[in-house]
Amino acid sequence: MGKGEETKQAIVDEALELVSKVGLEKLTIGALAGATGMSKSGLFAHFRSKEQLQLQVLAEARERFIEIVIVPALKKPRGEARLRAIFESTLKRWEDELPGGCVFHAVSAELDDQPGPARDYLVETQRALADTLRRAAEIAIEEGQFRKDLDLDQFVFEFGSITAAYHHFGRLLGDPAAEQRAHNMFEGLLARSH
Amino acid sequence: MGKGEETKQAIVDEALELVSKVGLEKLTIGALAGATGMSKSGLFAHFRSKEQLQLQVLAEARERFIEIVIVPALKKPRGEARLRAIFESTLKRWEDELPGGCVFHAVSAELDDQPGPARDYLVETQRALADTLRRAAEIAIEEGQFRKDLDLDQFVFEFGSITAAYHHFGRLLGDPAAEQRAHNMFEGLLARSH
DNA sequence: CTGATAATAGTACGACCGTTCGTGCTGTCA
DNA sequence: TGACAGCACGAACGGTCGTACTATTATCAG
Repeated sequence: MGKGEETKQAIVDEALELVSKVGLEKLTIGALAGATGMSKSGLFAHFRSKEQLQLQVLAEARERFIEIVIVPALKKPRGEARLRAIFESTLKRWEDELPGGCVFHAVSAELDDQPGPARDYLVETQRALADTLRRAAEIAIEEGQFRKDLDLDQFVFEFGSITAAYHHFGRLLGDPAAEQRAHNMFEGLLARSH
Repeated sequence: MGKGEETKQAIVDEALELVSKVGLEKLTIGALAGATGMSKSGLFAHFRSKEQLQLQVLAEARERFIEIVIVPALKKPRGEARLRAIFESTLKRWEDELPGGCVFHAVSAELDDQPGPARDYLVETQRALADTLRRAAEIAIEEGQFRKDLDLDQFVFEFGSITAAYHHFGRLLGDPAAEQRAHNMFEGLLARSH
């Protein structure tokens, strides 16, 4: 990796941290330059547009999520154990990876009514995650752990609702019991899927 | 209502619509002036600061939520019927009230890591809503509709998770089945509370 | 070591930000 | 009629935004 790529990676890392704290809109070239100790123009040259920078940040977040949550889960046994691994590491490792918590939840509200490449990329990422969950649940059916008539899409919806609520209650309202609540809810979801 | 109050109300109405679409950060004095056909300075004079404008918008949202969701529900019988009324009108009436959907979900992500009066007010509003839900569920226990050992805080958490997921899946991912999923989930929550 | 090239800095730009100020309407009341 | 308050206006402020150009410095193959 040449010097340029190295610097670019460092910028994106810093940017991701900023985004998780202040959101995509307030990720500013000037602020990012200050945080990295670079000049605005020197930093800007790596991306050529703010939109490109935003996309790179989202791509980095996606990569990290796969690395932190998905890859370790794939080493677990197929089915329920894998689902449980995804859930647990999403809550514990992924939400703590960045200072502002799950970056996808942080940006999804500000992109949901603002068409463009950034929104498209986020939606595609979320859909891919939903597919992964769906497939994992399907496997759990094949393995005989989940009942055969389980509604897979409903399962994915309810799974997603838990992490959304965890982010909302834990981060905005500061409820220290949010993690326990989310855990309870997930166990209930699993029990109903048997 | 004097001319001033009338104009101010019209501005706040317009601002609320803007916020639900673009978020609190992008609610700009200039854009709002354009949308209302006023000059920046004339509009600004009504609030004296942007922070005040934001607070007025949040207050308006809170008032409308009470008017649209809470007040009608209070006319329903105590307990489960009331909870059902709150849920149904939150989904159908409240989410459709503004073009960008539930304004609380729209702004909570951008305020959760940004201390200040706006965040404080939002948190207080959400806590008040949570208390209302908690109380309604408590009544359902007293009425013998819910089981006596129901965990009230867990109930509120799960209730909130449904609307959060509805907003997320329906608005960002554009899932047309989100309403049905949310409905299913709510019925499940009620069934488990009996 | 040198010359090409990549990486960064410097400077400037037009647009828009929140905010202030002075001014001119318009209607009320003495 | 004259004084006055309420309301809205245009102009302008200092700042920051994203972005474009140009100059300087660092890197690295030959």
